[in-house]
Parts: sequence; structure tokens; C-alpha cells
Amino acid sequence: MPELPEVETIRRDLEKFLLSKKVKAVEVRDAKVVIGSQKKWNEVLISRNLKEIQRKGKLLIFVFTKDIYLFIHLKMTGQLIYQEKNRLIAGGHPFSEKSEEKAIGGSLPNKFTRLIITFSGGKLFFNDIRRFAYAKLIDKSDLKKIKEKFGIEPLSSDFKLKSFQSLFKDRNTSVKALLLNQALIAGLGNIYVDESLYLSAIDPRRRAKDLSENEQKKLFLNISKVLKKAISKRGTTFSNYTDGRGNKGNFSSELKVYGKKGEKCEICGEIIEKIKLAGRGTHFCPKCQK
DNA sequence: AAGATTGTTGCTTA
DNA sequence: TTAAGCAACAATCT
Repeated sequence: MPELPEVETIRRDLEKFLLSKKVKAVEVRDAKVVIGSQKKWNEVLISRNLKEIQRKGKLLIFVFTKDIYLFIHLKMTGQLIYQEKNRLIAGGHPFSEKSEEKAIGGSLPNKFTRLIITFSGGKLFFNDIRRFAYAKLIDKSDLKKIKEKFGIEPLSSDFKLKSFQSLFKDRNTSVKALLLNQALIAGLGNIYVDESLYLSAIDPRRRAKDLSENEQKKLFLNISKVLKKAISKRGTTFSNYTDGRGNKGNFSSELKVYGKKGEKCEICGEIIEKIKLAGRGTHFCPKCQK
């Protein structure tokens, strides 16, 4: 389940290889996941050059010449893999049968491949098992509107203690739900919310407005810390996530509570609990987190 | 074999 | 009016 660190890893990988490349062909393979007709995708995208890849929360925004914007949201099981013509996968690793196996569904394209964009130099495969993910083309006015809906970016210069603390004032919801709300803070998902709360020794069920200033500060620092560390490890692999090279992330071994139900807390030895909160599986240490 | 899995939306409720 | 809560979606795994 790609969250901010995973999406950022993919963004960096792909930008390195796709920058200023020209679109030669587009193949729409699933009309539910890829919004718009094949004809429209051809008309809009062919011959455009990629200027940059941006990220907003968990959303990837491919910026092309002539104010063309391609939005890709990976949701639960989406995957992007770049494969170069000269038998390389993005990242410079020699192409081999083994690296092909990294794609969900095996060699590319396969039945999970929903979109193929052929650039000068290689093909970008957009795969998704569960068909929650989407790709769509957006114009400049919609771009602004959509971007405005997102809350603070935790790794940007806008992520200041004061603005973070203002989110808690009068908020009657659980701190877990608050952190998952993309309109308030962008990019956190179930894994990193649970991890941040554990590191901050805060019970996920607490009402947001009841957190002390010091608790808010701890959370602020730990969100930053856990996201940066996860990016440095190229993300967490749980089920289907792979980076832009088709490799798994290495943060999984750093997880303290997510997926650890029944295991001992590293700090106090208490058994990690799992409950349902804000509609999500929620992992925490009942002794450390108050 | 039913229930869990999660990101987001849109509807209902308070 | 605004926010909080929750079902729904999709497909696979346990």
C-alpha cells in the first residue's frame, strides 16, 4: 500500500529516467482504471515531453509540455515500472528474467497492466491488481483545484509546528482519523500513522483536541522522522508495492507495530494489540501508548 | 467460506 | 453550516 515514502521513491526513480523524454505511443488497456478514450489519450499525450514529476500526498503528477498533466494514483495495489528498450529496468540494473518477475503478474505486459506509455527510450507500465488505482489527464485549471484539496505536506517547508498544532484545536475526532485525513495532512496512510503514534507514545483512540502541546510536538517530530527514514530505505513493502525499479522496499524491517499483532513491544514487552479504528486496522502497544 | 485488507469518495448523521 | 462517521468500491488472501 503505497503511502508518501513509497510514492516519493517511485517519483524520484522515474524522474531520473523519464525526464525530457517524448511520448511515442499510448496503450489504454482498462477503461475503468484509465479514464478517457484511447483516442483522447493519443491526441493529448503523443509527442509531449515530460518536464517533471510532482507528488501531492500519495498522488503522482506527471507534468508534460503544453500544460498537460497526467495524474496517477496507485491506491492499494498500483505499480509503475519503467523498462528500457535496451533491456534495462529503470535504475540501471541489467534486465534479466529475474527482474521481470518483480512485476506483479510476471513478465510485462500482463493481465494487470492497465496502461502502457511508450517514451523515446523505454516503456512505462502501469499495473494494478484490484483496479482501485487510476490514471487520468487533467488540464491546468483542474490541477489547481485538486491541489488545493490537500493538507500540509509533511516534508515541505510548510510543515511547521505551529500549523501542525492548529489541526488539533477543537477537533473531536480520534488522532488516528485526523492523521489519515488527506485534507489536513497529506500522504500518511495506515502504516505510517500507526508507526508515528507508537513512536510518540500516544494512544490512537485519543481525541485530537485532548492532546497536550508536548504530545503534538512529539508527533510532529516523529512523523517527519519516520517518513524521512522510510524514504531513505526506499519505502515499506507490504503486499504489492515495488519501487520504480520493481524492487521491494526495505523499511518493513523497521516497523514497530504495524502488522505486529501478538508480538512483544520492543520497549516494554507488552503484547501489541490490534483493533478497528476509523474503519482501519490499528496497531498499538496498550502499555506504552497513553 | 466469510471476513479482512486499505485510500478515497460521497452520502448520512449529528 | 460544518464536521464526523461509515458504506461502498475492487480483488485477493486467510
